[in-house]
Amino acid sequence: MSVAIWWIRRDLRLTDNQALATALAHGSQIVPAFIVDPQLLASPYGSDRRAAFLFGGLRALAAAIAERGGKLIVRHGEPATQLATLCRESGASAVYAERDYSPYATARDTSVAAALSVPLHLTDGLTARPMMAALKDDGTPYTVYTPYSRRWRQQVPLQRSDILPAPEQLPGPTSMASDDLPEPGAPSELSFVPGEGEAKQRLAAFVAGTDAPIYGYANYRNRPDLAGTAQLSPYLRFGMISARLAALAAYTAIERAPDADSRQSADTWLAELIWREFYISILHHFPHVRRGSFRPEYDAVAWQNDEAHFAAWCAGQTGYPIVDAAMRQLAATGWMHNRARMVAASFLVKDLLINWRWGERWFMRQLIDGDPAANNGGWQWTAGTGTDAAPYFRVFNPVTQGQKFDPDGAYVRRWVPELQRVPTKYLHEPWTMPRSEQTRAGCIIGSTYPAPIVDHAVARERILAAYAAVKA
DNA sequence: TTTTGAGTTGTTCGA
DNA sequence: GTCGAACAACTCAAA
Repeated sequence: MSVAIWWIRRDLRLTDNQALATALAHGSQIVPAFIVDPQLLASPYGSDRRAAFLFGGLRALAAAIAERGGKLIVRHGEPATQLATLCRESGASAVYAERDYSPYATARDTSVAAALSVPLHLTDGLTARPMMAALKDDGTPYTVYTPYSRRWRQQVPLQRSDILPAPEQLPGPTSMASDDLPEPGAPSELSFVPGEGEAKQRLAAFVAGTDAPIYGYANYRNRPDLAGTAQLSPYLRFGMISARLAALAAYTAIERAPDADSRQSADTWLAELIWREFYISILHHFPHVRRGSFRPEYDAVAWQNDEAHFAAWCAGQTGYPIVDAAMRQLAATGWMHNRARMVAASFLVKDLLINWRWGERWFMRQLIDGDPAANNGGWQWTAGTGTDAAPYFRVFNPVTQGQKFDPDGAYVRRWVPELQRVPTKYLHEPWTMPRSEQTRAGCIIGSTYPAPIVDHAVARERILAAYAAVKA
C-alpha cells in the first residue's frame, strides 16, 4: 500500500486537477493536505477577506473529499516542517502539488523539495497551457502580449477529453489529526460564495445558450453598471475551477457562436484568459517587477506621493464619481469591475501622481481575486511602466470614462449614495452643478460630496511632464 | 544581420 | 453631434 500527499495550495478543486490525478496514479492512499503558511498571512500584500474566501473554499473542498471517503488535513506552520511531519505520520512516499510560478512559491517549493526526504512532484494546472509552451522559438519568454497570444493560440484547441474528471473515491487515512479552519464570516460579508460548485455554476451560466452573456462580452464587459462579466476571477485565483475548463468553455462558445459578433465576443473572453497566463509568465520570468517597474527607467518618475490624496483615493472621496464608486465597490465587496479598475488606477497614478506600487498594495489588501501576477501586470499597464508599449498620451479622463461606460449613472448611484438624486447630465462632473441644482439634489459640493481633489486638466499636463522627464 | 510592421482597453482638437 | 487625424519615439518579434 503506497501513500501520496496531495499538497493543496491554489488548486481547491477535484475536477481537472493534475496534481491530484497524478497523486492518485501513484498512490493507493491519498492525504489531501493544506498548510496554513503564517508567512503568507502576515504579508503586507495579504488580505483577511481573501483568506476568508480561501478558508471557505477549503471547507467546501473538505466536504467534497469527505463524500469520497477521504479527509482533508489542515496544519498550521512552516510548509517544509509540516509536510515532513505529515510524511512521517502517514508513511507517504511522495508529495504532489500544482506548480505555482510566483517568486515566493518558487522559492518555497525549492526549499521544501530540498528539505523533504521524499520527492516533491510538481504538475501543470495553474494555467490552461503549460507555461513553457508559449515561449519564442529561441526559448526566451515573450514580453509583448500580442505575439504571446498568437503563440498560445497556435496550440491545438482544448477538447472535452483534455479535462480530468473528479475522482469518485479518495481513499486515505481518516484518523490523522487536522487543525480547525477559521469560522466563515457572516453571509453578508461574502459577496462571493467560495467553492468549486459555485465556480462551475458561474461558468455554466456565463456560457450556456445562444444568448449567453459570453456572446455579449465584447460590448458589455466595459459596463460596470451591468453584469456583463463572468466574475470568475476569485475562483481562478484559488483554482476552484481550472483554467483549462474555463478555456474549454471559451473554445466551445467560439465554435457554437450563432454569428460573427458572438464569436468575436467569446474570443475576447478567451483573450482575457490568455492575459492572465501572460502576466503569470511575466512575473515568473521577470521577478524584478515585484519590486519595481518592468522598464527600470520608470523607477525614476518624480512621484508626489501625497498621503492625504492617497487616503482620499482609498476611501472613495476624490470628488470624481466614477473613481469613488469604484473604490467603494472594492471596499464593500472585495471586487471591482475591470473597467473601474483601470479608471481608478489611472487616477491614482496619473492624476494624483502617486507611485503605482501604493495602489498595487492597496488592491492586494482588498481584492478577493488579488493575484500577484495579474494585479502587478494590470498596475504596470496602467502606469505605462510595464510590457505594454504605453502611448504617452493614454491618460484616462475620469469624466469621459464615466459618461461613456456608466451612461445612466447606475454604477455611481449604487456606490455613491450622496449622488443619488444628481441629474444624469451632471453626475460624472457634479461640481458643474449650479448651486440651485445642488440644493434640489440634496448634494452640496464641498459639503455632502467632496470637490475634486485635483483638476484633471492640470494633472494631465503634470504627469505628461513627469514622464517626459524620465524619458529624457 | 537588417529591415519592417506593429503595439488591449485614450483624448483632444478641428473640420 | 460626429468623425478622423494627431499625439513621440521606441522596442519587440519575426521575416
